[in-house]
Amino acid sequence: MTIDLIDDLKWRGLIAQTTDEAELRKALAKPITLYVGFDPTAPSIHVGNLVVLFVLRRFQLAGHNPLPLVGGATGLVGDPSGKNEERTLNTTEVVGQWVDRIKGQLSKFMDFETTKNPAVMVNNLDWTAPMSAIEFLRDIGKHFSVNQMLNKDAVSARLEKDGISYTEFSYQVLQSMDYLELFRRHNCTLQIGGSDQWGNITAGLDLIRRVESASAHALTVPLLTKADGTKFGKTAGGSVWLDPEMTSPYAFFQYWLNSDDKDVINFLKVFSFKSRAEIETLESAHNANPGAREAHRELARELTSLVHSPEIAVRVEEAARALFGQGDLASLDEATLAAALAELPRTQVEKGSEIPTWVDLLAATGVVDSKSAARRIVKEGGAYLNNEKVIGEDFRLEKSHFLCGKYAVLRKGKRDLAAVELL
RNA sequence: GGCGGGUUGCCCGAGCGGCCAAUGGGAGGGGACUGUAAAUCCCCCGGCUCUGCCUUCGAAGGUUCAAAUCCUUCACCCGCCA
Repeated sequence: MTIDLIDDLKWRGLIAQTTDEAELRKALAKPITLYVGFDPTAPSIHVGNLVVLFVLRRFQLAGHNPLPLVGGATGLVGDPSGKNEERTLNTTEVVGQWVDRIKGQLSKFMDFETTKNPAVMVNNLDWTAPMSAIEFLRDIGKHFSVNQMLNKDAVSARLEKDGISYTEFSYQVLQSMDYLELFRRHNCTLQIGGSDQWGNITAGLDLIRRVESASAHALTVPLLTKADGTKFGKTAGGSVWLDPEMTSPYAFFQYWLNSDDKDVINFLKVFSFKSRAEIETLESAHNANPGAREAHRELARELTSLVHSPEIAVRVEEAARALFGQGDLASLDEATLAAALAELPRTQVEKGSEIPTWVDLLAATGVVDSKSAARRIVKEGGAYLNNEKVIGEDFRLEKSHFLCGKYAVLRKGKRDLAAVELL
């Protein structure tokens, strides 16, 4: 351990709050066990979750024992933190499926094989489900003061708005129980989470202190912000997910590549496992010539490799280069073209049948929401066929427009691409 | 439980019988300029078989030649009083 972990995290801007920092540093001198929880609120985790997940990985790389936790129980209840209204409950079957999928995703980022400090996957349903209501109220509930619970930000914010159900009000107790349980089972002495989790985490610390007369630690990661004030990890279409079915690797790569200049170095610090020196080299390259976007490319490559695979990352980048390159599409060979288009939304046309009109094709690929939108975009001069602007609404493709006799590339605006395949 | 106010397009928010697919802002989209960036400027922003037609203004009924606008019932929210 040549680099101090806490110093590195600070440099990356990854520490919002900690319990006694001096104590924490002292504790980290030896390998400790720590956990981070992820609630199944969707079938996949998204890039926002990556921030704290990667912090967990950084701890493992530094020799500590990570416990990725999937909230099979807490996901059934709903965390009020950061939400200004009550959530609708998902069924146990649905949450159960999500738990499995999220476990799979979390696994990709942890090392379970190493003999030194392997990660251990845990699910809070394992200790929460068997507990009876009486046990819960007597053994756990007795240690909580409602007065204090009401004072937590997540709860008081909701009391001032539309109120909060008993279900969500109880969330902090469940999460505290997790920390206590992991302390007992694994001697887990550090919990990490987003800064909105501070209240829940400290509630756990209090519980451990009361029940076990022991002290443990907390570390929270700041909410990631973007220079333009919009939410990180969201696009017009919704969140950027890790699941390739929900966000294609191509779109995933593009999300990072299109980062604001003002954000890109920050993103590297947060998401990249490159060293400080490497990131600083990229930073000076970026400042010297931002148009080259070397930092953006490295960011997109590294994350796509990590989340999908190095092979996919290469493929997706090549696709982007082919489709955005000024080189004309007609000169591409069929294999390159097919590979590039594989990443895009597409529609198919039977060889014998009549080729639909330009407007119909645009709508069919889904680059626009409706035919009206397609007409609008054509009228505004934002529709392109094989990188050439097309004006008439009634325009029809002909056989000769299909590159290699098979593919046509549709584009809306600068970067929204789709393919038409002739079958 | 009583009285009063509200529920409008992705979000906020005008409209209060015909001139309303519905003012304005934000978000979003296209163009220009660039670097598949930001900022800026211009334009667009319910759908369709598109000089017209269809579906929208919490839900369901009703009045009227005509309703987002009036009436009735229901649901939810917000105040004040119990």
